[in-house]
Parts: sequence; structure tokens; C-alpha cells
Amino acid sequence: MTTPLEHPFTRLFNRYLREQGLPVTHQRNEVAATVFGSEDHLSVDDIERSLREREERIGKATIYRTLDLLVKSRLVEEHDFGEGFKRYEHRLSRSPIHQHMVCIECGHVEEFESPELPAIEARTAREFGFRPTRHRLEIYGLCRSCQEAGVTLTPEGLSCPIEVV
Amino acid sequence: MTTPLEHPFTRLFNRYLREQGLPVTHQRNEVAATVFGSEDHLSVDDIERSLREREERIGKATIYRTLDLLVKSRLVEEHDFGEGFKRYEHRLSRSPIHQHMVCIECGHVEEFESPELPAIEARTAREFGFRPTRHRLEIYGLCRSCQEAGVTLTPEGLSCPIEVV
DNA sequence: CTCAGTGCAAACCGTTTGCAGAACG
DNA sequence: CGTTCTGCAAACGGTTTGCACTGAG
Repeated sequence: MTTPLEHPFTRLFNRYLREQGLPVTHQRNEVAATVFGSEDHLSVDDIERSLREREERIGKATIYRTLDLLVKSRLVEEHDFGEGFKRYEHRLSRSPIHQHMVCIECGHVEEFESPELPAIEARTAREFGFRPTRHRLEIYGLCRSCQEAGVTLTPEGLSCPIEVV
Repeated sequence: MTTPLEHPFTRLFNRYLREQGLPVTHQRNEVAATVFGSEDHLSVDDIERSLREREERIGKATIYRTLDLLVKSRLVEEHDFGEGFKRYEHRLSRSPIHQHMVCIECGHVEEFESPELPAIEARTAREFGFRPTRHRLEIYGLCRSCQEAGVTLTPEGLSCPIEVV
């Protein structure tokens, strides 16, 4: 009754659901296929819109509940770039560990790797006696096209630097 | 009519307010003094509680509005550790650039420095043509005391690794 | 005396939850 | 067929906003 959406990665999700004894449903597969079918960092609104374009009527609650499962399965990663809502990105066919460079003007996200991070994590965890589970590095700034469009940074704050008081 | 709270850093905030042509008020100074007087990463609830303990009746809206000003003045930094609310930390008398190691069990935060970050930021910005403004590195894990209290990590996800598909 | 700040309560908005009806297994 | 899911709408919780009143300059 819908587009085929036979995304190969949905099989992994279905396997996860069966392992957990959870039903495989049409809605879950549609939500999963939407995330697996995009290389972007999708908001729930993005996902809802994409489903609507494919003539799928799936309630927001179901989208949220399915995203929980996708995150638990570790097939999808949740991000919060400080926009007031979360974004979701699948972890397949790309470097499983990568960081994000986020444009503060348009929200554009670039991904990059930083080979020195594991060593930083290990060193810091040792120093404080932590058992590390994950880390995240985000760099914020103006992307190339926003700079070319003439967007500039508007410095605010005290008129003289206060780094050393 | 209150505790003296003559925190020396409130002068900087007052200077900022005057520079901006904004009134210096009792409430603004109380909120600022609360943040400047703590070395923790305070939530708005923490600030409200601290004010109440000092017999200050200041509405939540005023706290939020004052925190906006403090962040704009760059005397205070806003953090989101994914707890569903923001935390605030003053930037005075400490390394202006530092990163955070956050316990996923109890929320305890340790601060650390990572001298390699500026180079990572510069390299990445050059690669993508970004103009960087700031970065943040957070490491999540279990702090020493939560480990000693017997808290363990509960792995979830697909039963076999899917790093390479 | 005027303009901005304050406090209250209502609005906001992304997300979560309760519940009756629909689907999976 | 029992159990879980789905969709709707209401609830939630941190944050923001509108408005009458207070206070700073």
C-alpha cells in the first residue's frame, strides 16, 4: 500500500525488534526507512514531512517511540545541537565515530573525524577516575556559504576583555 | 535589605549594563551574585533555591531574563548536558576555555583542558571553509564514586556489531 | 516623570503519556 | 486471541511572553 522502501538496513532493525520480542510493524519500518534513507541530521518534523510526502499518515507519538527504539538498537544516533529539538542520524555506511561542525546561521552540519580524540578521552578519564562511555566534539561557526552571503558575527559582551580578572 | 553579596564580579556586570544603557537593579545583581558566587554548573532551579535561601523572592522569569543578559555579556556560559534543561557557569577566575566530563549517573561534572583542541578546530575549519566561533568537547561516563557505588553500564543494541555493513 | 524591569500567570513548544481501538505473532 | 502498538489528544516541563504594576535613572 506504499512505496517499497525495502531499505536493506531495515532488516537490521527488524532483527533487533525480533531479538527484543517486539512486533515488527509497518509504521516502525517506515520511520526507520526514512532515517536510513537520508544522509542528513533529521528533526522529527523532517521525518514527519518526509513520511507525509510518501503518503504515510504516522502520528508524531509513533515517530518518537520508534526513534527511541532505533537509538536503543544503536542503529541511529541522537544529537542535540542546541536548537531546542533533537536530530537523528543513522550510523550505517559511514564512520561510526565522527564529530560535527555546525553553522550557527543556517544549521548546516559537516562531519569530520578527529583521530586524537580517543587519546584525549583516555587521558582525561584516567585523570578523574571516570569510566568513559562516549564523547562528542562540536565546532560552531559560520559555514562558507553563509559567509559568502555576507553574514557576519556580531560580537557582544563587555567592551573590554575579561579573560584575566 | 539583604545579605551584602558585594561580589566583586557584579561590578563587571553592572558596567556591562551601563554600557548597554540598561538599568542596574537589585534582582539582576542578586542573580548575578548567585552565579558568580558558585563554582558549580547551576540550573535555574539551583539559582532559584539559592535565592530563596537568602530570602530573595525573585520570579523565575526575571532569573531567565537576567541569565540572558549575563550570557550576552559573556561573563557567564550556558551549557546543555542533555538533561532537558540548561546549566550556567561563570567564566571568571578560571580557565576561560575548558571542557566537561559528565557523569551519566549522577550528573557530576569535572572540568579539564585539552590543549590540542585549538589545532583541531583550526584544521577542521580550514577544511570546510568555516569561520569557527567556539567548540565544545564533552566526555560522558561513570564517575569514580558511581562506579564504587556499584553502578554498571547496561549495554543495549543489536546482538552483533554493525560497524561494518 | 518616563521608560524599562518585575512578577504573575498564561502561552509556548518539543516531547511524553493515557487510553480506546487496530495489528502483530 | 492475548499482547503490544497506534493515533489522538491531553499532559508535561523547561522556557518565553503579555500585561499591570513597580522601580531605576
